[in-house]
Amino acid sequence: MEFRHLRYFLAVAQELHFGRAAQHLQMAQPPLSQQIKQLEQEMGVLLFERTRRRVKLTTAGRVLQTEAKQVLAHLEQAVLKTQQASRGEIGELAIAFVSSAMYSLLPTTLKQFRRQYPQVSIALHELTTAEQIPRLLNHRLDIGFARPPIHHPELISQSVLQEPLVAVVPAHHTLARCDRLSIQTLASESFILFPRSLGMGLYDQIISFCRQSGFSPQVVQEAVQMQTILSLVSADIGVSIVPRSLQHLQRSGICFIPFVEATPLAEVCMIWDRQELSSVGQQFIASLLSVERTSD
Amino acid sequence: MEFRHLRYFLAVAQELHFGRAAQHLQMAQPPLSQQIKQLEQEMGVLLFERTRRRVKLTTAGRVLQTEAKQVLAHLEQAVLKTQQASRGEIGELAIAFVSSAMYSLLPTTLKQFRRQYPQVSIALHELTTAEQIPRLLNHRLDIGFARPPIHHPELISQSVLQEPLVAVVPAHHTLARCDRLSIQTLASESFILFPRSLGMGLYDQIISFCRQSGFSPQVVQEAVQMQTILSLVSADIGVSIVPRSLQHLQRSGICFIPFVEATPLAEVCMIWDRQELSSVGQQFIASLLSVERTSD
DNA sequence: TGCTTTGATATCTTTTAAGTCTCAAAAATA
DNA sequence: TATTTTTGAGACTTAAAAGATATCAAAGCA
Repeated sequence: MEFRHLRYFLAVAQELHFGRAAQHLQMAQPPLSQQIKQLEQEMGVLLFERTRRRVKLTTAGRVLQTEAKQVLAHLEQAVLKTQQASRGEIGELAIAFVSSAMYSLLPTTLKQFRRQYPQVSIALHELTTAEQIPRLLNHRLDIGFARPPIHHPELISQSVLQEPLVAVVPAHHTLARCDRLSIQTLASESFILFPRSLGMGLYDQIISFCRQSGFSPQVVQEAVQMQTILSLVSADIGVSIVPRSLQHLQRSGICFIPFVEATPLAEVCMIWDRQELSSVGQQFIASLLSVERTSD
Repeated sequence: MEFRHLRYFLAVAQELHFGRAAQHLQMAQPPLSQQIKQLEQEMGVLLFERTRRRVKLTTAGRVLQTEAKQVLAHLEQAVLKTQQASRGEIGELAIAFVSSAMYSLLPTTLKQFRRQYPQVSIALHELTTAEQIPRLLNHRLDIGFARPPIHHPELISQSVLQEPLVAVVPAHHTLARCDRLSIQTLASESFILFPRSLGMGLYDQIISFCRQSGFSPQVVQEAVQMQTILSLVSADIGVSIVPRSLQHLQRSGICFIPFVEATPLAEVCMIWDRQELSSVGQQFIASLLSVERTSD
């Protein structure tokens, strides 16, 4: 049995007239009669009661009429869904980000993408750069947002955000009132930083920024999450240097202060598998790139 | 697009190998490749990613795989349902009965039919013989149970129950203690009967039964429903003569007493349209006829 | 490098769906 | 009652397209 049979059957069932049904189907009447007969034979069911003058649906025919309509509608839906999937309009997307990357670009992008593709369900994971790489290769992640350096032949990475570094000091620190300050001012302060193993790129940028001004920061405390670093600063444990977008986190007890000097630029890269990106993923990237122009 | 395309697609999607899929489908590999390509073209969607060495489903392909399975299952269900309907295993049945017919044969038949064809939904209507006829001709009823005489060229009627008449008297009536009584005993009693218009056959049988013993019953009250007649008897308004099966109604305050004489037999006929009976209806009749042998 | 595997291409064959002509029966009309 | 019209089915032909065979090109493997 083929879809054709159902389409033909429905036409005849609606018209109750082989000639007119054939016209609707843009075909001649005899082949239509044949196909219907073939359908009846294959199902082993009489679908029409043909008096030589009039065509009538049997009970079974009436059942098939409603069922066949449903099946054809179901098929149409299936095709539509597949086409949507191929255009990346439905599906799942697994996205990961390092904790410091989620405070500027990502929220805007997600909001726009959600509006544009409401049928795509997004799973967000907060993961370090080192955790993201194997998952991207595994295809357990579609797209990652991480800090460079990322060098892997199978992965493409594209810088999506460069931002200056700013100082974070406790709110009642003497420097807290400055509008801007020099890096040298921090030479004798206690520093809170993340472990180097967690993000060599950014870590080294911060250290070398200090070195340029002739001092090595004295790290009194390490913390994995940016959130934790800020908490420790607000608890007066020390000061820190962080990417500027962290100030989107409205935290009390701390002040973000830009530097007088030009700072190294902290970068966030979007990373994905060179050959394995789903169409949903491609749509996401397109969506992000369109946001990027309009954001800081 | 035809079912063929979906079947072929599913085979390839499962095997991820055109050659093996073709083997499973009992066909050569090249036409399979062609059909898949045709499907992709028609849908405008790439379903497989073919590196020259390996076949892989695309995201859209994965969507179509689950959808196509569902559609094919749906089709199979549709065919099954249609076949069941043609065998009369599913469907609707509209059955009517006169009030006096539902106390012996019908309950048993319904119970058995329900067990045998649980997917047939039965609509029961309590209607007089006169009400049943036009509805049977209209096809708003499939089968009726009524009292003869029924003479209509388009309807077939078959007697399904003959039963003797019995007397009904109030429980504290002097006759209530008799095991059996003669019709003559009732000559001077007040009678409760249904209007002649409602059932000439049975009415005339009762009247002529009395006449045979030389009296005309004195009807003091008429009632349409058998139920009502029994209520009036129990309220001491009078006595009545009813088909024996009425005693299946366990009513307090009344006694059913058989007659010494041979009584006319009250008949119930099953009636249906000569040419319009659905297969469900045919199954019902078959079911009833098989019960009839084993019932009183 | 040769050998095997694998999907695609080109070409031919077979199947079958669709078209044409026609008929037979039933209903409508004269 | 005879005649015309309507309607689905049958016989036969045509055209499309599904499928088979042989072959190829690329990729992986020994």
